[in-house]
Amino acid sequence: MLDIWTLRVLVEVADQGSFSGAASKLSMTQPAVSRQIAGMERRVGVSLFRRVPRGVHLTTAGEVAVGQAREILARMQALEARLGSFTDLETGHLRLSAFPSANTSFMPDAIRRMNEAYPGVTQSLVRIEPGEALSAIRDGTVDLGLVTAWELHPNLVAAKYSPPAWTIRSRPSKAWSSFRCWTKNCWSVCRPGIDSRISPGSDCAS
Amino acid sequence: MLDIWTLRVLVEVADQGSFSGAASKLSMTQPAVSRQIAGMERRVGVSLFRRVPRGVHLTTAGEVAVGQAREILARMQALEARLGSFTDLETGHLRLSAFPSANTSFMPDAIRRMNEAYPGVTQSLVRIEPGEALSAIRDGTVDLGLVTAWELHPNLVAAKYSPPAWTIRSRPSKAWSSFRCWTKNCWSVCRPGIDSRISPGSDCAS
DNA sequence: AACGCTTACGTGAGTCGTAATAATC
DNA sequence: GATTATTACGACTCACGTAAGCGTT
Repeated sequence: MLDIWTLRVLVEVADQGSFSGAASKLSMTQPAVSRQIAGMERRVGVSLFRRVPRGVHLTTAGEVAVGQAREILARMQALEARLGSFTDLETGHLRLSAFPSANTSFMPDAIRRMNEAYPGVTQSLVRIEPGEALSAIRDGTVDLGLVTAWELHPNLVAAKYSPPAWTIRSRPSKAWSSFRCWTKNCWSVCRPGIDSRISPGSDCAS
Repeated sequence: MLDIWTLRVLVEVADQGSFSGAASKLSMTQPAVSRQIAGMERRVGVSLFRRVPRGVHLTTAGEVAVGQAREILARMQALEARLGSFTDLETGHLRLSAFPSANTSFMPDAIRRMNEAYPGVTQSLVRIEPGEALSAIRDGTVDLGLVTAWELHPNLVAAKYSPPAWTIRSRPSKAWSSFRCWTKNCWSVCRPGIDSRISPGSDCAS
């Protein structure tokens, strides 16, 4: 059985036309993409890309694979969205945390928008020591936190310099289910079940 | 992004109605299945199964998930089959190996059927030391080998006692792309690209 | 020299199996 | 007591990032 993440890498390489471009988009390194594609080609026994001087080109088998991969990825996203709709935000309490400067900039507006969207949900702003936000989410101390890009992943700091910079990395770790870009340096990380119901405001780059 | 293997476990649990039953079918242990489902429930934030005394029952969210998972799995299988058709067995050479008793029982008939199906492909029977078959396939020394169940995976020995015993385990390791049951104790393991083009004869249980 | 893909190697995350525990019939 | 799900723990596999190598423009 092939892997979903492998398909994600496959279509990104096809879209970008090069391994390095796809790596940048996916917040990975070139060698990682190279290995992913090489591994998939070895498993299916067919060459999917023809390596050309300026990047890669799809082979006939690659065209077929990319087409089917797009459908599978779309269905997987639909499944996740459908399951996400089962978690009700009708009532309950949400524990938020943010780093100091975000507490005075993004947080007030985000809380205001949340109150409008989900009137039944109360929030509390939890104070978290710097560098402890991710572990607090993993441990269940808070439900959603705003963290700096470097705190989320060192690689994002490097990735942000090459446009398009603030794409959502599609392969979250087991510890958090999803994260989302507010600005180049400010990302939101959610506990499973919350996901992307709290979106950045219009004043954030997207 | 959810994992394909997780979906495979999900539908198997739904079909069997219990974690232990699914574990047996998938050649896994009970705790492994339990962790897989628990992890998926944590990621999507919804409970997929209701634990009842005699096993588990699907929740409403679980019903939706299983339905979509079936479609995704079917499309993934279709993709692999489609890509497999690109590897031509029109010409070439196939290096086979088997353990001693299989050399005199299954192999002669299998080679005869291969000659009929793929007249352009020549074969050679490679002598492999006992216990070296899997590593030989991984290293590329041979293309297809018949191995004993215990050699393939210790767990299969335990699994074979509970019918239906000889189902194809759907989660091959990175080293080999697929394997297939000929009898309870005899399995074929293929190098990537060959896959299941060489099928067991009618004299084998299936 | 610059750009892009590949390979080698050490490291960290994730999953498995075994064993022990709890709960239900 | 038998069956089933969960938790703890050690071991192993896999994928990543860093660094070095190779070919093309």
